[in-house]
Amino acid sequence: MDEMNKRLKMNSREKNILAGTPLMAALGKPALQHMTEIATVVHFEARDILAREGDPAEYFYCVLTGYVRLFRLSRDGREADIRICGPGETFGECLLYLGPAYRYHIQAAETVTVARFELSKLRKLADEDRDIARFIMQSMAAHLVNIMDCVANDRLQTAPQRLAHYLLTSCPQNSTSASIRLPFQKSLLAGKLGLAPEALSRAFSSLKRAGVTVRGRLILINDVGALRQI
Amino acid sequence: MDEMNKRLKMNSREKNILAGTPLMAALGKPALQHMTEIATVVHFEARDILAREGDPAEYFYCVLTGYVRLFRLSRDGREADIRICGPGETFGECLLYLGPAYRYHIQAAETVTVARFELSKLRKLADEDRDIARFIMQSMAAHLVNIMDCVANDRLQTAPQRLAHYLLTSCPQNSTSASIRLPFQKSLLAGKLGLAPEALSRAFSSLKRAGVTVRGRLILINDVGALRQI
DNA sequence: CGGTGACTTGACTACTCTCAATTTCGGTGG
DNA sequence: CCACCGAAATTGAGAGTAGTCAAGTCACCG
Repeated sequence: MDEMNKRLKMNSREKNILAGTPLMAALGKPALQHMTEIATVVHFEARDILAREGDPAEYFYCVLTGYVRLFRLSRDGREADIRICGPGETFGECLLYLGPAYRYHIQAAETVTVARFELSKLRKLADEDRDIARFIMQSMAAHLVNIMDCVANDRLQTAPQRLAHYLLTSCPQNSTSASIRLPFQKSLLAGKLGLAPEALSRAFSSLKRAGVTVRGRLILINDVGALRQI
Repeated sequence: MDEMNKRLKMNSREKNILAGTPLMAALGKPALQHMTEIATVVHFEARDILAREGDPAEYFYCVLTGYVRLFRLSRDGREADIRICGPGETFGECLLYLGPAYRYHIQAAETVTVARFELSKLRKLADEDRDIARFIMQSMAAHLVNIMDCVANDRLQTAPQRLAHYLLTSCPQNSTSASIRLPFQKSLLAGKLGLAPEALSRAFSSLKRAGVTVRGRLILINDVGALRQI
């Protein structure tokens, strides 16, 4: 299926998205130039598989539009999401200096465009360009602390607490009330929080008493402070 | 309490331990030399706190002997282990290019000696020495895949499965039976697996039927293959 | 307006946590 | 060498949380 997607050099809109990602923004002009030179843009439809666990690791990715799921399969076919990557987020850094294979399945959660960088080329770039090496380090470090939070939250918090925590991180700071539009399907959010979709549903309804209203993807939060108490 | 522990330059035994860690072993002589020059050896007793979540991040660590716990506290005082670090393992890499504070509590699980590296000095070393930068990248990448496994396992596996998985990783490869000596207390293993001590106990007793015998810290595994089926 | 897929709700089950009571283990001192 | 102490580990009972399955409802899109 890979071959069926157009592979293109980046157009200017895509370059802008790439340059706008928080971590790449720290790159200087020349480093950014080098990165875009080895980038290829690829398009996928919902549910397309970008790679399987165990496949030889070829690419480092940056999501341009849409959301991508990294997940693991158990022997009995259940899925566990490890990370959900949105626009501007990268994954696959850890493969640069590590094992020869992907450690997880990669799937498009919806229509997505991604920028793709051959690991071998990127490895060479990182060796030559200190800025790029530093960029990779920073994004790995960021992923590391994120996923450490994830482990701690999984182990300490109940479903409503995890949801409340997610909603709070989506709120603008210092607001007493807020309205949020979920950027993806609820089933994807459920996976991100380590829950079955039904459990997410029940978590939402248990947050009603804390002044949280749900209408489709639109979430209304009356009292941000009350949410913090959960 | 920090000030009560002797701070010493490394002796040769400690240098050997440090040089023997899998990742540092990849360092060349000069790089290793630079690392030992900025290292300080510190000693802690069981339950000593090396740092608290939120403390300004000063050091990168390498455990020389004993085990160290990285954990998070919930508001109601429950603890969740994020990682258990044994001899030769490092932690704190992610703070090199990131936030100004520790993201977790650090505690000695028993009597430990650690080598400590000031982040600012190490940052400078990494900037100057490509080998050291690469060493840091590799260990971050290794931690990243480890903790991704941890998230997936937490979400996919039951307590007996997690325990079986741990025992299997402690077995020598390709053996049909094995005897393992746990390197630390069971309560620490419980935390590592994201379980309450009681749950670990029950997991052990549920593995009896798979031919696992427990005598103190000594674990006997009759049939490694049977354990894999769990 | 109809239909498909996403979401919600309910009933039930499985798993793990908590609390409390023993038992075992490991080390210390007599 | 043995007795004893305290910490660690085990076991039991009970409660809470989330997963599964099934049925029903809602939302979005043609």
